[in-house]
Amino acid sequence: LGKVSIKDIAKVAGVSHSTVSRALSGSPLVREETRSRIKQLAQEMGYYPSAVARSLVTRRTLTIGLVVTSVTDPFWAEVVGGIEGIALERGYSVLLANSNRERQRELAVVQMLGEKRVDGIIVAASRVGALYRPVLGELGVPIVLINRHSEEKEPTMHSVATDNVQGGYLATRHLLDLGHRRIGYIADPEDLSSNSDRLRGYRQALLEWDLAFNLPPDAGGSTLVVDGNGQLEGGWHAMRLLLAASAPVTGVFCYNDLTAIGALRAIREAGKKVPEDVSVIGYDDLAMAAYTDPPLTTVAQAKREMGRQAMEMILQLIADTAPVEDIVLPGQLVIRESTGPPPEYQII
Amino acid sequence: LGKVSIKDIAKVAGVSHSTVSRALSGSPLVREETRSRIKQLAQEMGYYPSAVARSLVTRRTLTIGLVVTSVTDPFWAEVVGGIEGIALERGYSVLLANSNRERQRELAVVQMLGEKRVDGIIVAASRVGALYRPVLGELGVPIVLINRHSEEKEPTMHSVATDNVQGGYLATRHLLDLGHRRIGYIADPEDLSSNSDRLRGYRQALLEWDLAFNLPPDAGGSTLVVDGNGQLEGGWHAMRLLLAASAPVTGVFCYNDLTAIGALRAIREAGKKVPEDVSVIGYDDLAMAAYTDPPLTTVAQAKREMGRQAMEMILQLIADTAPVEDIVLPGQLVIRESTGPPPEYQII
DNA sequence: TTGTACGCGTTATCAA
DNA sequence: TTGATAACGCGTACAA
Repeated sequence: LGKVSIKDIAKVAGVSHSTVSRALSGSPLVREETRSRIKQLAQEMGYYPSAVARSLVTRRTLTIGLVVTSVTDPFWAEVVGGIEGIALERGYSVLLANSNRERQRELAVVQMLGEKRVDGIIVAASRVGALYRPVLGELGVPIVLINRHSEEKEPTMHSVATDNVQGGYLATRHLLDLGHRRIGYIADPEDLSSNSDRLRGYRQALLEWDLAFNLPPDAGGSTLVVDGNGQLEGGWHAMRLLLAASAPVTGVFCYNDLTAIGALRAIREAGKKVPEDVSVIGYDDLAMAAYTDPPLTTVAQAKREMGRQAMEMILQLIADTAPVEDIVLPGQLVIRESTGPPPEYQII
Repeated sequence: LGKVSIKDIAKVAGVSHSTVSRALSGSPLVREETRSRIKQLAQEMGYYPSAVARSLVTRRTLTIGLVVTSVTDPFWAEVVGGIEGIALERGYSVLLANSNRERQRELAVVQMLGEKRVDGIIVAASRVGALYRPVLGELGVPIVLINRHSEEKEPTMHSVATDNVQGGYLATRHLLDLGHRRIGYIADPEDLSSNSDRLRGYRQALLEWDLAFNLPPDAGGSTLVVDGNGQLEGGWHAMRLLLAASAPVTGVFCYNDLTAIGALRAIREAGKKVPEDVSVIGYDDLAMAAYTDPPLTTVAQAKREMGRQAMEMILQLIADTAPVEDIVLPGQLVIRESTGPPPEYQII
């Protein structure tokens, strides 16, 4: 591996190494005959050009850094798939950098990406540490955030996202339209922006109907918004709390599908039925959502598409020919069977 | 970014660039005072060492290539998580390479990893193309295969796997012990080795009980082994076929949990109950397995652990101090509620 | 303890 | 159409 360089080829071919370089990179400044002879030779000698040497002089690595909090989350896995697809297609490689939600690691990760001289960075992470952001900015490479607004507008930061406010509104509105009036929300406190946006959409919908949310118990209400963790267990646990309330909800909007699936289990274990006793709606439209019992109503996000767009955007940013606009994709309500009218509306 | 090099620092500090190099890499051959002065300066000037320049001379990139067919599969996502964890911990980066099951891409991917001069390659893919393997070998870097035996023993190829034969046996044996005699297997034809190993374990268990499998219809039997695709839809579709048989199975062993979850849906849609009418057992023990209805009995694989071990193994191989042994982890039966005695054994 | 000089494998800029 | 020669940013023998 890498034991043979263009100089070696040059020696054998009886030409200078620059001629070899030109021949191999398809420059028109080589006689056709020498070109083919050299290419042939390169083949035989098992030559692999060294991207690292090339990068040193071209100052481009054709590599982008991909920061993700967890590939394990099916939502992000799908996004990563989209990114990777376009990357390979365009001759780019993807350097994976898992920050694992640990502050300490975030710095190490940015440091690493900087040293590796990536041409751009995509941050596919629900949470972008506060101290993290300035460091990212100083790297001076284009950055695309997925599903996060870059609140403070920095020149190198751009974003691809779905409209989480609209999505949250859509979900809640769906439950309201079915007749629900006590609607809960299971949040993901880990996730700053997409969670708060969905929550905002939820509130917005409730306000349209003059409904209160999250009244403190001493004000006669009970808690409607409960924290999960964006994963199965969190949804399960939060739903148990919701079910234990004195006046339980009839409908629940969950931060994401994993949370919703956790909630489904809690409801099942409490001996209640979905959607007869309580309606559940998720977010993401994972493949799994069509396979739960009952199939999950949810707000679909174009996961792969977001990944693709983010990668295309990074390439645009790197090319730096035209200004690029942030992208906001709409969410879409997918009605399956986990939502229905509340008990009091049902014909008995 | 990268606008400042050690030469720049050297100029400002009034020393040679080699002194700067030494100071920054913590060589003892520098006076304490100059070292700290240089470090200070580097900090202020926003210096980031260039990994690409360094790699050119050290001939190591501290990067490993990770070939995966689909990050989207939760099983592999988990494995990747394990790999990434150890990698970061040991100062290594991971270059992602999705072959997407397309033969054409596999070559492009290997080519890319070669040019990027990765120090090693981990193949976390169910299918390793035949023509793929020799190319990988020629790269001359250590290679670790996950969940695949390297049939033809090549010097640079090693593997970390679970014992799929044992796992398949465990699953089938569990159903047999419960009293099942007509047991189906939903396969994954995409996946050569792990699928055929699990199938072998299945057959082995059946043979112990003198049971036939997959009798051709004209021989009086019906099909017990049906192809899925390792994903939800495949399991669903295959289960429908199984249910439509004249003498349907009472128990099904599925290639993996996704397949099993697909099967659960098909059974539910057919108006049958799990496990009263038919028992279902999966493979992998995904987080999701505890959240299905009913919770899924399955054969657990130490997913993250496999990833970690593979990464450790690659590091050992790179260090090349001691010979390394292939690793085979045992599968473990996790009994939940999707398996029970067959209908004829049940108290009515 | 520090500096000089060279090499890592390419691309790029001149001349020839 | 080709060949010297100089970068690119860093590590490291060797000399001082």
